[in-house]
Amino acid sequence: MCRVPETGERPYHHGHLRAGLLQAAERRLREDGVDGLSLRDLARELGVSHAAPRRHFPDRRALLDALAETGFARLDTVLRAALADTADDFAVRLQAVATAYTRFATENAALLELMFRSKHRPGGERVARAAEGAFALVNELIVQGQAEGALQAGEPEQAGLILFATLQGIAALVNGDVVPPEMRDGLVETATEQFLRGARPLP
Amino acid sequence: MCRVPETGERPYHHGHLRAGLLQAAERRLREDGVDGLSLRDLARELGVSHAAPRRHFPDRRALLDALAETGFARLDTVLRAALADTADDFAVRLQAVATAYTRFATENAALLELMFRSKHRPGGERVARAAEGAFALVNELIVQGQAEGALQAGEPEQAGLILFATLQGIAALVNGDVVPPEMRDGLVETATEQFLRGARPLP
DNA sequence: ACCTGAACACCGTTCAAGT
DNA sequence: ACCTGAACACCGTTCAAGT
Repeated sequence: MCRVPETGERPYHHGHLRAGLLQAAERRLREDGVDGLSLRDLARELGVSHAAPRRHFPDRRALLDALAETGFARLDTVLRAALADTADDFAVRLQAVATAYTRFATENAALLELMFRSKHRPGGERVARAAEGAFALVNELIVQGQAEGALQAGEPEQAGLILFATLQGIAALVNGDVVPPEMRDGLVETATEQFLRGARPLP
Repeated sequence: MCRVPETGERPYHHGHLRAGLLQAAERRLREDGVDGLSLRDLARELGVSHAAPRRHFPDRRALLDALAETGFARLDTVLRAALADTADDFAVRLQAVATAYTRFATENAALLELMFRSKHRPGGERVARAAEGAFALVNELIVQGQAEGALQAGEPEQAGLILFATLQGIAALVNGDVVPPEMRDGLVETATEQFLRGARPLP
């Protein structure tokens, strides 16, 4: 039951400051990158004193960690949604997840960087836990592929990691302008096909 | 014929300021990342006023660009050295370059990030040109592979890009602590083998 | 419980002036 | 040609005080 303030009104208690900070921060992250994200600037934008954010985020890192955490949650949602739309065939499912991941990684470049950077920082346990969900999903998929005989049996980790690395790398090349964005989906498709050819059981 | 100042002496003209800045900056970059690199701090370390660096680098970006440029030059040297030590066999040469690149990328994580970030910035033409050398080397190698019949004929770009992406991704996973460093060389080896199996001509 | 305002120690950048 | 010193507009962080 939070009262939304009228336009122009500026109550002493903001009421939505935490949520407002996260929302504004995410936009800034997308528009100007991590370096362009300043706490004082966000506070100004929300019409609040520069010290106010401290109640909700003890320091700048805490805000960035919170962004990373919600980033992983959103990634998880995106990947599961992509899987929900496909048939049972392993190759099709793999393509769907691979494409969805790489899209997310290129459409949220700064956020993705933040996600992987925050994951293994001291105090980044919450972010790490949020990351596990997305990783688990990929591993499940690899196990399914092995069960269907589309992949060599064995620990799924190495195979899964290499595929993951390739997608991450394609995203990095697109984000670094080494490769034009239009090539993204095509590269992912070829990479996935080559992965399937390379990782299938020997005849 | 630059006179090296005695210890404790602090002449008005530093004499090696540009080189000193680059050297100190590279160490800082390695130890504290890009965010830990401050011009004022470097100036202090070199015993010079905070405005002195401006003579050699108009702003912070210019210093970072210079670092990126020398980074590409060093990468090029590393890769050519790795090739010079191998036999003629394509698979062996590919392994050598792949391993050398990924090592460089993990041992110079912050520098590599800078290299790819600076490459496509307005004014980053010099950096981009420095990058071409390293890319050309990989492409030459792919062309050799096609000539030897180890790879499918066709434009080398797509095949080369996917391999490059995989290596970049493996480095990113190691740098992001998703994968322990000890797994690096093993992953690169497996990835290269799978790439060769996946990209060789169909029987 | 939540926010303000002043204060502190840092930045990068600019520019007249020094050697 | 190269460097200094003061100045400006920004940071993040801290803390007593306000509502």
